[in-house]
Amino acid sequence: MNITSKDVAELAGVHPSTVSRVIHEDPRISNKTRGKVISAIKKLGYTPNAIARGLKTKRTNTLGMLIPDITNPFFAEIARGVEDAASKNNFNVILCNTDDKLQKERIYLEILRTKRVDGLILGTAHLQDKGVLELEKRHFPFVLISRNTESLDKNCIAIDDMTGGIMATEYLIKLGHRRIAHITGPLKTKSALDRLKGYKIALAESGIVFREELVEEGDFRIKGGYLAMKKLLKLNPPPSAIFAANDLLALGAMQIIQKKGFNIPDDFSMVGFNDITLASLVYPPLTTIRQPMLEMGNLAVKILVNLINNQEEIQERIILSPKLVIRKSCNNFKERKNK
Amino acid sequence: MNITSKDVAELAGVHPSTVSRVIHEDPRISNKTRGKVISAIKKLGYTPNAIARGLKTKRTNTLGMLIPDITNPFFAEIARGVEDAASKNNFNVILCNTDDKLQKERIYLEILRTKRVDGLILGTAHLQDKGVLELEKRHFPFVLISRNTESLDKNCIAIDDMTGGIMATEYLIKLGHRRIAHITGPLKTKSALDRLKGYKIALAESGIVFREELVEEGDFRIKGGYLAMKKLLKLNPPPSAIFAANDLLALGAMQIIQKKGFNIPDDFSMVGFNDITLASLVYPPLTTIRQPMLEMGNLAVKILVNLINNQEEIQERIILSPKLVIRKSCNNFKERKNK
DNA sequence: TTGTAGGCGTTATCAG
DNA sequence: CTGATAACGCCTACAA
Repeated sequence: MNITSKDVAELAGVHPSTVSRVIHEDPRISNKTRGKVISAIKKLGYTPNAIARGLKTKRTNTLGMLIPDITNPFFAEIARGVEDAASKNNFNVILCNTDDKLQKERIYLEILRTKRVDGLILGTAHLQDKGVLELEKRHFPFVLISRNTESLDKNCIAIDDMTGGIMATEYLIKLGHRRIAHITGPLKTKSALDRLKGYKIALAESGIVFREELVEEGDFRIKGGYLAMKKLLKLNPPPSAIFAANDLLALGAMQIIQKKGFNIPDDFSMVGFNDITLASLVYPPLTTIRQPMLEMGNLAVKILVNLINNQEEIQERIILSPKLVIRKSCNNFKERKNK
Repeated sequence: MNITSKDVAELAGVHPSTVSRVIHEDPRISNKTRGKVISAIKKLGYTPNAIARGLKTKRTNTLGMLIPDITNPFFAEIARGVEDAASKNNFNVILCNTDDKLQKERIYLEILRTKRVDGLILGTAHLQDKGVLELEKRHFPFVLISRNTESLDKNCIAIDDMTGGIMATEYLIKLGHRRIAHITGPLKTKSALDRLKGYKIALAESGIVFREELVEEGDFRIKGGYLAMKKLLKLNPPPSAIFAANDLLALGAMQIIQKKGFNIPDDFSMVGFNDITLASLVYPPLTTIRQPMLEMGNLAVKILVNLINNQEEIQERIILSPKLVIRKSCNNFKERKNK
């Protein structure tokens, strides 16, 4: 049987409500009773029951976090940022891997609602889903992270994907590349769309005509980068540089490039996006567009906690700036010799 | 205001306990009332309150998971395995990053106890701590993952670290290496100690004398591998091969080796441990000892759920077998030319 | 400064 | 097959 505040009260010779007051550091309690209660608590090894408390206070101090996959270093870093900030604010985080599957998202959302989490961090795909839209209707506190959409543009924290796309492409153009390919993310996501938009804008600004054949849709994963690059390698002539919509795609692309015996950056220049830890560790270290993942996680929680505490809706929309991190995966354009 | 079973009952013209029965699919309920209740639930958008339920049933269907750092791919994969299995068994997982800090572990343990999680997955360091020992005394369900210790050897799931250490070292010996260095993990962890033991055994079995100078303690992180290798490079002669106690250490070591202009595997052969996804993506792809992380997470939850459901203590201790994954980071030993 | 009482939303048990 | 009742453990007016 578990020890309750009643047991403590009995041992201390006071009323349970007094125990509650001691725990909540009610200043009115006399030092004498406080002492009695505290020693009783220690003697019994009493731990307050947050469930009972939550029933009364309607607060669980728990957040739900929906992300596609914690195994993806991008989301792992965000998750770390989220958990750190949550912890500092006295919240715990329930981890949910959705694999971007609508079905999973719905189920988790339902469970988390049942468990009465105080708020939600959403880094998952199907934001248009009625499940999410309903959250909004109910004024349930939630923050979108790195998955802002046109329709749901409040309480979101994201990076300026378009500018990031421009930066990556411009950098390659400055190195003299003209035949620049782009491996996109899934085009149902806004990030992927915006990075593609940036790519097009940068080309246009330099008077380079956009070519459909140089764009391949990927999946934000290594496999997709590999497959996309495989197709790009068959073009005649192939591109001299590639802007991949995230680092994993870039890694996949690099894999097949190296497997086919080509050299990076001599034969192909490569730019990624995100700057996951991995990016600096592969060979050659990957030039990429940096998103501050940890910080994004932190900020998301900050906004969310605010939302939870102050009922009024402060609709924040934070767009962070991307940064170009130059490493070793790009070179100046050189005319390709016949191989 | 939130909708309760009482509201549903009212609309359906039944008693709240009937609503509860419908939700729990009590077979005795008539189709007619079931229909009424279900439509009332839908009309009101009722979601049962798991907090209230938990108060009554003393079950939260929530697990706590303590790991050092979700940003570490090794633990990210374990976490994924844990969450998947938990989800399948109707449990949610609260993520806790401890950074292997005693203080953090204690705080989390305390909070999770307060929140009345049904069980705990512990992948964190200070298992000897009184907080953990108390769990045992209270017969609180928990499973140790990848952090078994001498004293706490029950309900743990781990890999055979010693055999892994032997395999790694033997492989290098078979390639002709004799001057083999070992970068260990933190020697307060059993894994690190066991891998070191394996290293020594393999050397002894081949009649190679163990040399203190060839062993450097690391921290299971990239930085530590880098620093340890830096020292090893100063030896005269330096080792021709390195067995690193985990992949991150190996990556750190590879970094400085390549930075100094040496080649892997020509100048140094390298074996890691774990086989994180990264291992196959770096250059050169890392030969390593594979632990089945996802599977370990799955198994841990399986044991834990069992422990939670069947009060009797079935003290399982699962030791999985490591596998050598050969990639491109090792070569046959060659006499080193003067550089 | 402390005790009393009622209720948070469920569910288990007993009736009927 | 369904209703009534009490209880889970805590918190918070209100009373004293």
